[in-house]
Amino acid sequence: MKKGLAKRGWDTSKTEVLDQIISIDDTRKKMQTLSDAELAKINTLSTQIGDLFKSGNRDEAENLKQGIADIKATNETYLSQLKEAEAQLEAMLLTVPNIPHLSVPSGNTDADNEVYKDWDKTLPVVDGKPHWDLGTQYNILDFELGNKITGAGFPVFRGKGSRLQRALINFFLDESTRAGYEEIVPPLLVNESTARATGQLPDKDGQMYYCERDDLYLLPTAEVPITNIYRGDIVDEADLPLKMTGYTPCFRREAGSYGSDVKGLNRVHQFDKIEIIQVTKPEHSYQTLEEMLNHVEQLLIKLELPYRILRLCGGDLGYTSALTFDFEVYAAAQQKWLEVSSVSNFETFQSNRLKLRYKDNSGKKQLAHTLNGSALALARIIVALLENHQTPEGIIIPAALRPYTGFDMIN
RNA sequence: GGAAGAAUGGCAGAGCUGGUUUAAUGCACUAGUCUUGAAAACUAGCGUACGUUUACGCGUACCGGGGGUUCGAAUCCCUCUUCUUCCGCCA
Repeated sequence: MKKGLAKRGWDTSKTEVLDQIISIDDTRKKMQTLSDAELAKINTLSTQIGDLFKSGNRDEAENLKQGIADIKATNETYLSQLKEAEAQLEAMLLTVPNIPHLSVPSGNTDADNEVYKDWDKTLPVVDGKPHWDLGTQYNILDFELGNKITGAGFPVFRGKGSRLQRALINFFLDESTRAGYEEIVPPLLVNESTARATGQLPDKDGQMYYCERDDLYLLPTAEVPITNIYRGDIVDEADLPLKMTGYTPCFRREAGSYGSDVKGLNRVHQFDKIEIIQVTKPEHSYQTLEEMLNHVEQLLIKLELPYRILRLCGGDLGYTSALTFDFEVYAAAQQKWLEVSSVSNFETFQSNRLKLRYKDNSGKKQLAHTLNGSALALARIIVALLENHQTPEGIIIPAALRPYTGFDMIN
């Protein structure tokens, strides 16, 4: 564990917490045993008192009652220590991120990410406009209007831009369904338990929009409600893998972002995303990860966009993930790579919080593995479609998308 | 938003005037007997978590969540959540 966490930049001063956790857990166990023994005494005595009352032996019953007060007092001290240990344990465990997979490279920033699969053709050279200019030119995208209605980072799509968005949603959902995923329409607001189970809380507390009056969070990703469908469940081994997909808007505060990263559609507070989610047996999860990578890759090929796949280094890896591959798409006018998908294996990190288990053939209960990936995130796909497929006559829609848009060019 | 009622094991459903309930019973499920095979019948088993034990097992907690009263709570009290019915509002 310590070696794995070192990839996230955890030095010995931080991994010390693991030893503390083990020691506090020992205390917890001890207090549990002691408290159980006291409670057992009370149970035995209570039964005796009941019998004595029935046989009319009131005095002796009153005698026994005296002793119970002492037992209770003793139990109280055990119980308070038990509760304290449990509280400390929970607080400490929440500070420990997932242990990176063996293949995760060391490193602190995105510069240390490994290019897992590079774009093997030459990158397109476009002597054209960035998407924010194209959006205005064809009247499909309006940032000013979004500022007026809501604020920065909430763009308005209109006309063919709006239609393109709807086309992409339907295209991605159809592709997921064809690959065997069950389509889900989840709630867009979730409660605290749900956000905690998939690991957004406490890690991403400041990044989610929060409705104080009702104590609910706006989704940062469909992963949250959809993975939580099976929270607390024990599923049959025969039902695995569970495959689900869903389209939702995603809301992210993106506190602390600035500069060219947030220009145009590059980083917005509300965007649409189609997510694919799987629950698998532990021994199959890395094979499943490959399968999901392949699914996402096929989408980008069908959209005729230049892409590359990165294996995230320890420092860039999400808090909850054991292994993550990012897909980046090339925005030709900005000459920038933009992340459009993140495909991760969480192993048991989420299922442990979810209490999502399966019963194997011998009847034993085991934690399942959970995985998810974007297939795909819309806003940046639109960036790439506009910038890469622009011509002097207009923006060409890829063939795979035309049945969904109903037009083959934006002009 | 207002009023009344309800929440029990995979499902149905007793218990709810506090102490042989270690939660009855039925269905479903699993194994066995019987049968050429199946069905039926019969027999047995059948929840979760934590702790403990080499192991068989044992202890504790859990009857929507949390708290309280009591020697003892599924049962009494408080509170929250959800559901049902009625009223109000409304796509």
